[in-house]
Amino acid sequence: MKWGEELPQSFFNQKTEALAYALLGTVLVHDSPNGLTAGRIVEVEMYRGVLDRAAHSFRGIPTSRTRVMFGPPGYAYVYFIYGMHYCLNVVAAANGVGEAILLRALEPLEGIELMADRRRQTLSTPPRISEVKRLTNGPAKLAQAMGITLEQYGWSLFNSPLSLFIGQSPVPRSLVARGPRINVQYAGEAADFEWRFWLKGNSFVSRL
DNA sequence: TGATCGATGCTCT
DNA sequence: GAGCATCGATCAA
Repeated sequence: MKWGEELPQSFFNQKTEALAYALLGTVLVHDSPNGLTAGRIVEVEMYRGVLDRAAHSFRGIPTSRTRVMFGPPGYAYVYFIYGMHYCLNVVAAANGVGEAILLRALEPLEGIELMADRRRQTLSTPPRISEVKRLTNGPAKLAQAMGITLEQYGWSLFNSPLSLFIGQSPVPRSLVARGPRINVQYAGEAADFEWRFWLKGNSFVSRL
């Protein structure tokens, strides 16, 4: 497959921070009935359990929304937010723990017209770089562009229409920047945790 | 180019 | 009933 090798289930079985680093540079693919879209992951945030006030799993008890987050790693945790947006997470950590990695930005690789269609944007011919960036430079934008809704809740990210591929050799940590997460000011000391990771200098990230 | 604000409905208290 | 892991329009400069 042109995106590289599909990630095996065992890939997701590593510590959450290591998985956050490892996901950068991989390719998210959604082979949907409307067509295929793919993008390279360039920005993520990790959310952890009872020590992380910003995490949906903070209370330590699964709810109907967070059930998948507490399950085994390698599955899609999708949630609905602000009454109109969806966000996609990769479940991390062992069964019962409740950790996940939010995908915050992609670099579009294939299906750009379909992405624009889903985003209700019009592209110039040829598309301008600014138009391509705004398709996927935010968690809700990339979910919309990739056709992710609650329908994909709990889907596996291996052996699935929604899948992850190793798009290149792993990105060295020296090429990854980290800093505090976005929009979690309410989370007390957890607001300062440097749990957002992005590819240094990559212009497809949601914010500098 | 950046700051501000409204939309909109689910989730959990 | 309050708040939210956001986005896009609008307004100022």
